[in-house]
Amino acid sequence: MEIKITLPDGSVREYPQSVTGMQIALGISEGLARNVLAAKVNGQVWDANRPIDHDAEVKLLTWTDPEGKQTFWHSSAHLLAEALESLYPGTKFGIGPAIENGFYYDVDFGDRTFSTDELPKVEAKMLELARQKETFTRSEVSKAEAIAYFTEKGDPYKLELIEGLQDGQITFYQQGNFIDLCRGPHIPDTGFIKALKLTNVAGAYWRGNEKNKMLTRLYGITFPKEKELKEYLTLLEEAKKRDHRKLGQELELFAFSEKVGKGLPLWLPKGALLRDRLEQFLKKAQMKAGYQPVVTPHIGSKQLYVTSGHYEKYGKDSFKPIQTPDEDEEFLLKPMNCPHHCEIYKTRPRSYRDLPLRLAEFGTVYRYEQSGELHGLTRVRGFTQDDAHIFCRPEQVKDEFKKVIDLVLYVFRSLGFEHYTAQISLRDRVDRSKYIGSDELWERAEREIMEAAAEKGLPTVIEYGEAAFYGPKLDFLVKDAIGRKWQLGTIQVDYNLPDRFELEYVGADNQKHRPVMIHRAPFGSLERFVAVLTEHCAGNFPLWLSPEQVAVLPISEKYHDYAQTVFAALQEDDIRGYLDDRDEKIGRKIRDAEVKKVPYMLIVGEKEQADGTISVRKKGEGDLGSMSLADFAAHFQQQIKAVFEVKSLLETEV
RNA sequence: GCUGAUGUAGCUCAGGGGUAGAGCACUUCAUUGGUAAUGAAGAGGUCGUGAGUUCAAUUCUCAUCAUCAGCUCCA
Repeated sequence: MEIKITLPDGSVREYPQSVTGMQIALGISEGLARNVLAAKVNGQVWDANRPIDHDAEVKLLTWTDPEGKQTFWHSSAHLLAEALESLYPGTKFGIGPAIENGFYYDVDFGDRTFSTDELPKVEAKMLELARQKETFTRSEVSKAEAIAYFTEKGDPYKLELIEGLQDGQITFYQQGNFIDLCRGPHIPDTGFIKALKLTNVAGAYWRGNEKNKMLTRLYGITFPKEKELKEYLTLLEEAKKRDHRKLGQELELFAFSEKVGKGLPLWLPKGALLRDRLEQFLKKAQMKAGYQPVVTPHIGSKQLYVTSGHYEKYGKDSFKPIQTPDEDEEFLLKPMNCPHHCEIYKTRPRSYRDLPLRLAEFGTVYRYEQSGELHGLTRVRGFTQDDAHIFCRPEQVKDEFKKVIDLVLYVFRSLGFEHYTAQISLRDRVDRSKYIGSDELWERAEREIMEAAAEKGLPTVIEYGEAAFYGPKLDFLVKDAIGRKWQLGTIQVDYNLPDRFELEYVGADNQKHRPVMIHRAPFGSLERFVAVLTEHCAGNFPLWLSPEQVAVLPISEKYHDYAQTVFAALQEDDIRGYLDDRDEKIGRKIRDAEVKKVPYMLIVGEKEQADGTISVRKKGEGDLGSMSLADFAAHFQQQIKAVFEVKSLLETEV
């Protein structure tokens, strides 16, 4: 019986009985066969060597396909395990998946500790094994066989994994002497792996549970070509230079002090200026969108948080209550603004005509984050939320939600965040114990968020278990320089706090009704937003933050007039800087003290005056040669384009 | 909080049981027609903090604090 294989271009090939992805590739070209890592068979990724015995749509996967990379890295994890087993017999293995960039394997070395110094040895062993071009062989085994194998091998983690698997769906993969429990798929043989780097060693709890044993996690990345590894490592180095903690120090945006306390940022003058501009920008936008500013104190009585439910949920892991001379009195540093805003809502009876009521506050809050969680400005213990709470009627929720989506997207677009993930964060599918409120209200809120996002045409991903304890969220995540994701903007629908605070409004029917609350923060927090913004704008901040951008230097007094002409012309292009008068003491002062900090130095003399150009030197890059003023202006604007965009947006009317 | 690593000048880092080192940055002076340079001089450190071992600790041991990577967490 012949089988028909349909390729992505629509062409159909016929084969007798069965065929593997690799054989199909060979039939197309040898070059393709050398690069084929796996095959997508009717949407499922298969080993390139696994026979296909039925009609199917097949796509051959190579390094350029995301699934190809994932297969490649997953196989690399097996290679790592093989190397570890060979170097450290008795090692027990957890899981070893591919990740966004590379792979890891969780292993248990028993009593010995593994140090980073040993990584080169493991890398060498991996390369040695890779060169042997060991084939990945798939075999289907029964549950009993699988248990027998790992019982004899003495690998408790694998046994635990097998427990959760169905008999008849268990497969082993073997390369060389190493056999692993694995669903697959894998690349044809280890020879495809030409370049590798073990990047990191860290601890990780078995199955991600804090109560389980901590295993050693080895991270690595592999490539089919040496050159790609080099490029990747260079990219990583470059990214590290954009780390906001490094730039924040260099640009004097913020600092930390052991004496003040960890996780408590000190904003330096330049950082405070940047923060202030962002605040003004958003305040204008919010004013237009019908928000009303409010201000509330930094502390609130403990009872406030008992009412909101926050005390029960977070009380024991928070900053301890503040005592007063009155023994029965306790205050908490506010960890969020919502309860205060609820009390503002309650200051007078509300009519349905008052709603939606949008109360906004740049509220500084304090949360006792676990010490290991603190991270530059992205995770701190004291931070300012660009918070607001919208109190509205149930039928207004979706509309208000959509308006907030517009605002968040406006902010992101204005500040140049083109790449973000919009994530709908819902309740855990199983464990509902960590949430307050009725299923009915939760389902309603979850549905409204999904509908609002869909109606806005916003592409979203859904994550279960990521909701706040009082309601589902729509979060906007942006990556930092090295690819870690951070939640910036957030919009949350909440039916629960209005209940707890017994918020009411009088409807058109003259009856009392309960409003719905929308919590929202487009930046998330000023701290985290500045951090991510810094990493995105990278080296451009100093230009933006200090107006001194170029220095114009005449070679001698004779060319001073021309230098002055150049200087004036540049200023018309909004390029500011210094004109160095080299024949006066003050000129030297400027050059010595200030010019060194300026990124561009423009030198004018006889030649330049003659052909109307300037000689340009750029700090760190050296001589850029001679160019016309117009060319320089274009180059300059290009270089600091992002900065100008941010700047003009923050300065223009919203 | 957990596992592992790190902490020496403003910054980046070297060193190592017995006067504390470099580069960049900083201060002063000189020099500068292709130039953010050059020359000279100078200032700057209880070697994160505390205890222990020792004749002697920045170095070894322990504790503690902070930072970094990852895990867990994130109202």
